Formats: sequence, structure tokens, C-alpha cells
Amino acid sequence: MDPGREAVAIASLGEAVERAGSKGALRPSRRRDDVLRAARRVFSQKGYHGASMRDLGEAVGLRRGSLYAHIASKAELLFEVIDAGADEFLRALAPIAASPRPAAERLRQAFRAHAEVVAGHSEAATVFFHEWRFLAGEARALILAKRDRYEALWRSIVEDGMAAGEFRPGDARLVTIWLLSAANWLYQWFRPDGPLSAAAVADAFADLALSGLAGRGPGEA
Amino acid sequence: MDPGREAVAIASLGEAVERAGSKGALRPSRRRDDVLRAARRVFSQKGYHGASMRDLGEAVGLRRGSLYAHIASKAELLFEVIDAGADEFLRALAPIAASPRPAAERLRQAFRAHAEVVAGHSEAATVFFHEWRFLAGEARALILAKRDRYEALWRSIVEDGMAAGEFRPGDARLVTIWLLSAANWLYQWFRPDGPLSAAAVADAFADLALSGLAGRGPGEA
DNA sequence: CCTACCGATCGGTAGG
DNA sequence: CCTACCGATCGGTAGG
Repeated sequence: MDPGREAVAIASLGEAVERAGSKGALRPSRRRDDVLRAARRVFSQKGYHGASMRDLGEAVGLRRGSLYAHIASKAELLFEVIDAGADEFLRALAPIAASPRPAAERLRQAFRAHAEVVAGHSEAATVFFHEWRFLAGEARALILAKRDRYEALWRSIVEDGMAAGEFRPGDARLVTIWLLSAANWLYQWFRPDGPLSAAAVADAFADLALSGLAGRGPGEA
Repeated sequence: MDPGREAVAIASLGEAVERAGSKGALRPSRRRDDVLRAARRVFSQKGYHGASMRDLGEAVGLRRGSLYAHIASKAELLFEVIDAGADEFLRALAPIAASPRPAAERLRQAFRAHAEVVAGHSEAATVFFHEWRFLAGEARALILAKRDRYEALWRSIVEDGMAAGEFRPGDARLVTIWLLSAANWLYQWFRPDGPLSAAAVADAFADLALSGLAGRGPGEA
């Protein structure tokens, strides 16, 4: 809650949020958190354009117009939901990518971290993947930069593994997309109340990615 | 264009399309194809709820109201775009899944078929994955049934491979989701004008899926 | 936080 | 009579 850092964050969001700043809409509050939570849920269910401000108002118990005492715009809500989701993924992966452990072990940890974020923040993950393209200007650029940073963290694990001879050589970028596909797709089907835990799915995916469908399992090496 | 088959198809779509049938809106025409093509493009770019009938009209060179001489509703357009996309995927995979070839070979063919459908029908694929949840009633059930059939075709290859000892034993359902994740995610990043062809990406994914990141490549077996 | 509005636009339909 | 389309407008709702 350092006001200096917050001012920097506000300045980076461009015109819409600056207007909000001048109105004080960005000031944190319990009500504001309620609105963000409602946005996460309603956007994930109906999509950004399919969700109306009335929907959000009903979800939080306010009239449509009253929401604007807490936020600057519908677009600002979309950015905040997506940005918070992106931060969850980055925060979970950063220490794993920077660790000195073998690449295969870090790959397993990366799958676990990713699966646990999806399991714990499925609404934000859905909004991230489905609605980021409706962001405009700086908000969009900021989110795409975080997405690229996240992919670069995964790629660094792949490149380390190839350099160390742990992984067979190949197109690190393509291999990274291949690995991330399985991780990213989780938001489409994984349910915390399903038969498998996030960690179990992550471990299964890591085993498959490392050993392959026609290879030996990790216990048979 | 057998009118009997068309009547069955109409009946299966529920009330909205039956209304269309009674007005003749479902009768094929060049103009109707133009509208469907425009819907595919505009829905893929703006999303279903973000695209207005005015957008569709502009894309096809008609006023908004004139579209209703050719279609019954915006919802009907969404269904038809998604259904045609689903049929492309099913039509490409069905003969591969039914083939008597080894499972590993069929898996490679499945990746190729899927990647080529994504490459050739990227707009329909995007609309399929992002907008199917905005379908209602029977239209939604029909699409989910096709999605399940497609997944079952992939799973049959996995099960055959495990039964034949080509693939190591495991949870066929989870392995299928893992394989399909890489295939499905293609619509997010694959571009036909990129450095790799759809077939090249498919082959790389098949090699990785079969041999794994830490295993030997197909030429080193 | 509300009611009461704005300029505009929504999906869909009217008569001709 | 048909098709393919027009300009205008329906009742409601959008973000603000």
C-alpha cells in the first residue's frame, strides 16, 4: 500500500485509469474488492461483452450506476482481473525458474505451480485466456508483456535442460509452447472437486512430457 | 441438399431454427454463405457478444436489417459457425481413428489432421473454443456431443496403443487430454504464414508426445 | 449510494 | 407473384 508505488502503477495504465485516479476510484476499499470479485466471477461466466454493469451490480448488491463510485470503467475492471491473474502465475513460477535444481525437477515444479494457480484461481484464469484480447492500448501491452515473461521463464527451464544434456536438443521455443499447451489448457477442464488433485495432474503431465507416451515411466528408468 | 435430411437437421435445432425454417431462412443461398463467412470472421475477432449485427452487415455489404432475410437470429449464426467447425475436425479424424494402422502412426496422423484443420479454419476454431458456451439448449448439447465424440476418437487411439503395448499403460482419459491440449492450443498461436508448416508442427508434437523431452528422438530409436 | 438521465447502440422487425 | 433489399423504427440496454 505504498502510495508512491501505486502512483506509478496508475500512471502506467493510461487515460482511463488516470481519470479513475483523479476521482479516487482506484483507492482500495472493501467495496472495491467486492466489485473486483464480482467482476472475476461474472466475466468468467458470461464473458466481458456478455456481462453488463447491471450483472455486476446485482452480483455485488448495488445499482448499476453506483459501481462507478468504486471503479472508473468496465475496461478497468477487466484489466485488474486479468492483471491480478497474471501476477499469480508469475509469482508462483519465478522462484522455480531461478532455482539451481536440475531442469527436469524444475519442470515438474513448474507444472505443479501452474496447476495450483489454475485450481485456486480458475475464474481469473478463464478471464485471462478468453478476454485479454478485449484490452486496449497500454493495458493490453502490459498484459502481453507479462504473458511473454511467463513463457520466457518456462523457456529458460527448457533451454537449461537442453544445455545440460537433460533434455534432447530441439527448438526450445516450440518445445516450450508444447509444454505450456498442456498447462494452459487445464483451465478448460480441471475441476478442484474432480477425481485428481492439481498436484496429481501436474505430476502426470510432467512424467508424460519427460518420458513420452512410448517411453518408460519415471519409476522404470 | 436432400430436403428430407435438411428437415431432420432443422428439427434438431429447436425453436429458433424452426422459426427460421418456416420463414425459409435456412434455405441455402450464396448470400447466406456470405453471411456465414462474415459471422465466422467477425465472431472470431470480436467475440459473439462483442460483435453486433451491424458489424456483420458491414462485413457482408448489407444493412443490419437485411441480414434477417437470410438468417433467423444471431444465435443461429453462432451455432452454424461452430457446428461447421466441429464437422471439419470430426471429418478429418474419423478415418484415422478407424484405420488398422499402429497407434503411434495414427497418433501422428491425428496431430497432422488436427493441425491442418486449425491452419485452414482458424476462425471457426477460435469461435468454437471461445464462444460455444454462449450456445443455449439443444444447440449447445449438440456441439458438446460432437466435442465428446472427437475426444473419444483420440482416446480410442490411446487405448489401442496401450492395449497393443505400443504405449505405456496409464489413465487413457488423462493421457488423451494431455495430447489434445497441445492440439487444441494451436488455435491460440499457430499462423499459416509463420516459420513452421502445420505438418511440421504436428510431426514435432507427435515426436515429443511419443518419445518425451528426456527420451530419444524418433531417428535415434 | 440512489434516481434520473445523456448519446449511442443493442438485436430484431415493421411496411413497402 | 418472387427475391433481395431499403429506410425507419420497435422496446430495451449500453457505458457513463
